Amino acid sequence: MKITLKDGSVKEYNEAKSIIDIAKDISEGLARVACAGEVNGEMADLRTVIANDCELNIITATDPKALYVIRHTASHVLAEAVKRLFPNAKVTIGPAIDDGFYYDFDSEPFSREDLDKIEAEMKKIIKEGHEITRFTLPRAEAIAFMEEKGESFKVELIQDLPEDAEISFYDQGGFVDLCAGPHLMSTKGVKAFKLTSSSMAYWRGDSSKARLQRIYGTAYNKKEELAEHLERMEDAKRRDHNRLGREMELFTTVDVIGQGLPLFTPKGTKMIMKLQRWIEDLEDNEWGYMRTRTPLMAKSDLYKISGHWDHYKEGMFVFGDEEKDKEVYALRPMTCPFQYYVYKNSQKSYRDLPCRYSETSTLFRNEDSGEMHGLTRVRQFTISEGHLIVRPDQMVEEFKGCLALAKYCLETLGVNSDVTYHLSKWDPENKEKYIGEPDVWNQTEQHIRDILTELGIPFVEDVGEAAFYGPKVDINAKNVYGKEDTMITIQWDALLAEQFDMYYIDQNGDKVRPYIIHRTSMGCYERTLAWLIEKYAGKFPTWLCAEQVRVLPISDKYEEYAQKVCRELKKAGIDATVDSRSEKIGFKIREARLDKLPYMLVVGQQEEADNTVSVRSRFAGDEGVKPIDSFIADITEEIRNKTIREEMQAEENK
RNA sequence: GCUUCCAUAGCGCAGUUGGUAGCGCAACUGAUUCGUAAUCAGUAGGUCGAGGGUUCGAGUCCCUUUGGAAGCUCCA
Repeated sequence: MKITLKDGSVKEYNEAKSIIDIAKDISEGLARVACAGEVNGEMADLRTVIANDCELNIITATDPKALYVIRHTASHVLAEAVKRLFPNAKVTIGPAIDDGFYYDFDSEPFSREDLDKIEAEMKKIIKEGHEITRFTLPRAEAIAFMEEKGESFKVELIQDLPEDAEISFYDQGGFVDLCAGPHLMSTKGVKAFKLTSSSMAYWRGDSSKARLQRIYGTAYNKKEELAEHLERMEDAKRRDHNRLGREMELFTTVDVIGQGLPLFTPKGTKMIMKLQRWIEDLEDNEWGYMRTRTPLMAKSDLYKISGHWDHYKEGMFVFGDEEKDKEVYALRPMTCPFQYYVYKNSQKSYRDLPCRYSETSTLFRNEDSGEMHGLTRVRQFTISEGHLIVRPDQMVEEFKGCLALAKYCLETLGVNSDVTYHLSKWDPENKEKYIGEPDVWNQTEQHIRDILTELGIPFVEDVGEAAFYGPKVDINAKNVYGKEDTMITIQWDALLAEQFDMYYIDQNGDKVRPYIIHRTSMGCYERTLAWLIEKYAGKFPTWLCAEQVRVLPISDKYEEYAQKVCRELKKAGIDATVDSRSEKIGFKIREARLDKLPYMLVVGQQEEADNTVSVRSRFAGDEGVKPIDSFIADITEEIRNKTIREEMQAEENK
């Protein structure tokens, strides 16, 4: 057989050979650093025996793909350590994940001290340097083997595999675990790891099943890489909006007001208002939207028509008791039906469509108490909501427009490169969660697929993520810890117009059902602000800053001039203040820097005499002396264009 | 909702085996009037998240409860 290696060279063998033996044949050194193989592009265990011609890439420890194998092996070492220290714990599953690995155990909860002990035991196991070997058993024998060991979760896993499957196990010095692999050749290969946390997880992610204890860890090829990773996590903590946003006094929460109900301070409010005014003007003046203003609550009847009462009642704040009260009201969890009735207010001609309605809409959702997080998961939020009532023939064009608007908003905020686009589809296996016919679902999904492809937007498809009335495009972003949240959603709805008996009159004088697009341009303001805090670590583009300029008089003598400068800035629509405390200039600059202000204007004798300001910015440090008018012209331009200036390096946290 | 961890002055923290409540920064007052990241001195501030229990005595031990963090599930 012929083995084609990565560099194009070809090795020929007369008999089948394992990847590790091929590596040894190439060089002993290569065999020592080999972690896995890639056979015709597929990850494979080093022990995999190759019998046919193929392309083989031997993955060494420095290859990023090797991390997956190192971490997977680390999770087995973790399992062995736990079994040694807690013999009653049962093992379940332990995969490698994006930035580490975890292993779920059926056990008593682990404390941090437990984790430290487990970590020490793992180091011991690694030092012992057990060779890792692989063997397989027929299904029935595999079940018996795991039953004998009392590993009931493993038994369940094997039972789900096909009857004729050969079940693979890995043995590291006597500790045997059911596993598909791949793994390193020895526990010695795990050189740098750390257990980071423990938490609860459900068996197979199902809250009705057993509660397991999950231990998270991370592993790298080198100690330095691990240290870098831990440093990145520290940096993430510093950027965390829930911490930084409170520290910068953008928002706060109060126990007696309630969970998931943040209060915005004047500073945070100013930022949100800047976003809101931008979006409203943009939609109304440039994208043809009409603004609506509709009630924050309605009778339950409304939600019964929309289907939300059946599909979403648990998530709503409802007043009154359906049994006792004549009328039950609920705070709105969405804006859809309200805007439909705006549409229905008058009879529409095909010439009136599309009707693009938009509203800065406050919504209420009764999240479970454990779901709340900072500004990203709250019980009351305000969204740049909108519904487009369109003719079926306009649907594709309008859907494209919504995507283009969302993309424009993301680009303006400088975050478009940080998002992923998802086509969220229904789940044909779970029909009762959705309304409408399978054909309609498949067709609309194909339309959206075509639109995304045509716009050249890369996307992934997610089954079972659709709204109950239609498929959608979700635009997701990761937070500092790598967890994804939906920022923007654009939904295709060919069904709800029927429920609300919405129609327009076509050219022939007939009533026709319109289609509806549910969409947001910039998502909800709370979540967007959270995202911006983390993206910019609090150092926002000038146009978004609540305080854009601070005038710093050298001493009390120049306060009057400072006030005059400040008045002129404010007259030009710039958010400016004066720091008139009797402090040294160095101290004032320090504080302005810690407040992450974009511009500081130092004024003293010289500036007052010349009617100038001495400009110091977050972006370039000392920018020199400028006439007041020219500074105002420059910053006005920067604000108008929503320029994102590059930050100055270093000088942090002195 | 579930599991673990956490809660001490505005913020960040210390507080030994149970024995008088502490530090840094911020705040306030006074002095200082200063040229690009911290001027000096002084003052005030706490039912130790809340409720109950054990004890001669609880910030510390036990129970209940509220809030926060991470994770699971769910979602914008």
